[in-house]
Amino acid sequence: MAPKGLLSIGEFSRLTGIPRSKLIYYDEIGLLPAAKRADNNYRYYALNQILTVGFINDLANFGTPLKDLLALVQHRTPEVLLEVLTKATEEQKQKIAILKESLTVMGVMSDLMTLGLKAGDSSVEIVEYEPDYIVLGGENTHQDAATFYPAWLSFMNMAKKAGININYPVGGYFENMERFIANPGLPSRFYFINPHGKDVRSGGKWLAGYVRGFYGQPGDLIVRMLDFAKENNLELTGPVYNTFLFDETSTVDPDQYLMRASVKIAEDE
Amino acid sequence: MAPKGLLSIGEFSRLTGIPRSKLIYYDEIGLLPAAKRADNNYRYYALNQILTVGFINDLANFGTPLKDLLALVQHRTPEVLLEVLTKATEEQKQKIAILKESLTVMGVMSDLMTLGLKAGDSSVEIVEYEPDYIVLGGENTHQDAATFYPAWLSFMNMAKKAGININYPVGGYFENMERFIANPGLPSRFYFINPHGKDVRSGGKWLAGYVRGFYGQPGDLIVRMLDFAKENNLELTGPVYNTFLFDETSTVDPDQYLMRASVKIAEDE
DNA sequence: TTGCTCCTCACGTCACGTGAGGTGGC
DNA sequence: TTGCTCCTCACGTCACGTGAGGTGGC
Repeated sequence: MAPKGLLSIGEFSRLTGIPRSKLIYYDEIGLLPAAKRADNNYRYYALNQILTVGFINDLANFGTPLKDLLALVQHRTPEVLLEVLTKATEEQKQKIAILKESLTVMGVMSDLMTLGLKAGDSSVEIVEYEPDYIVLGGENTHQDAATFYPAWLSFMNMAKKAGININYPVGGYFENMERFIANPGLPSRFYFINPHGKDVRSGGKWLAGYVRGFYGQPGDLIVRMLDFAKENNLELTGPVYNTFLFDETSTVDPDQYLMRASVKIAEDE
Repeated sequence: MAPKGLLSIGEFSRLTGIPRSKLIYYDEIGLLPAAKRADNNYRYYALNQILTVGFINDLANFGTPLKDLLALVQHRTPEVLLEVLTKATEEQKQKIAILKESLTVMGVMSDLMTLGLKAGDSSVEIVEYEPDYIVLGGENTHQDAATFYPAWLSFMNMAKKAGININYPVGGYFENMERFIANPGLPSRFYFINPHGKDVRSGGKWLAGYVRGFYGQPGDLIVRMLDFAKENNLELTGPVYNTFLFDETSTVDPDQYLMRASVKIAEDE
């Protein structure tokens, strides 16, 4: 039987949701000694240790090393604890913001994959886009086809330098269809598909074409899009946005990457 | 010199913010093999690996075991990845909610300590309270002084069963001053100081008294409060809320815990 | 020649988790 | 006697981090 008002390690573990092994470890290193040891060495915990183990556990989850926490609890005063909690709270809010950014990136990836699963491999179609937020890079200074990678790299380095989150999917931008036709492997700009971006890919009617294959290999995509435009009497005004719906994140075989090219259609008035 | 379009491990590490040792480890276990190995065994990474290492890192931070991630990347398809990301996103939102609850608990603790640092040890004062949210427990069935701990424990167990977060600071409640005077060591109810609570400690004029010492040891607090009330011609209508501003979380010596008793003052009309 | 970056072991570490073998009260 | 909870080692493990000692191009 537990001494009056005390809890066995099992009871304390169930009440707090903290694993028994963790409590034993915290006891061993002196971080949270059991309130009492019985003659048979059974550990007993007091109710007021719930708050203590709670904030220890929280701070540990927030990344504070246990040896720092040990120093804290051994010399804790309201002043010191207040300072530690204030600092931890600030840091944790930062971390939550970063976690949310990660969730946003994953959301963008999911959206792209969902579009890819709905699209036919070699289809061409007319779609209504909502305005979409992006982060558009500057004009590429490298201008021959062989410099696709250096151009991309320079875009990434510029973005990094500017403090932009480079974890969002990257797409290729062309001012118009002529530019895309002339050099389909080298976009004139790159952009991040980032809902928090301040640039906009305008809404309205777009012609979207899909093609399987690695970067810079549009295959017969351009022919298909031009044929579709002619048959349907569409005027393609540009710009063109190339986005990979399937890429190395989701697809093992590079030949199975899936690109979507979207070109703006002139609207009748 | 790096091969065309590839990054050395140092460049890749700086660009992504992921430590070199982590990249080497991920390479070793096959989770993220370098895109190329040079003749001298130097690792080189491709730009499109930024997205991959990003989501691997994110999922790892979210708690996914690396062996699960290894299985994922080796058999990744858009369908599977979409499912994984959707599930991870849901779980992560739950975790963020829990983290935020922890931050709220810390905020409450900080508020209490701040009040404690401002208060004189043995002072009695009139204060204006804003309405405050709490989670008020049921009437204690244990009714003699010796059963303080069992009453508290039963409150905690009931709360746990009801799915209430038990990590918030606990206070003692008395219907009125007479009840507090008769048995200062045993509140008639307990409550959690929880801003998300649906119960309310009403606002208005309260008499607050402070005392150092362990649970259930009000010392001369009651005398001081009654004297102050008589001198200032105050009618104390109750209820009484006892809150520990300093407790074992912030104070090593139990004799230095700091309690605040607040009793509602009858308002003139 | 000096600096810088890269390499491969081997070992350390942080915070636990997991048995194995045994005790002790209803 | 059976179940249940507790104990103490000892060892394992997960995800890296940290040198030590050496290479290789400007």
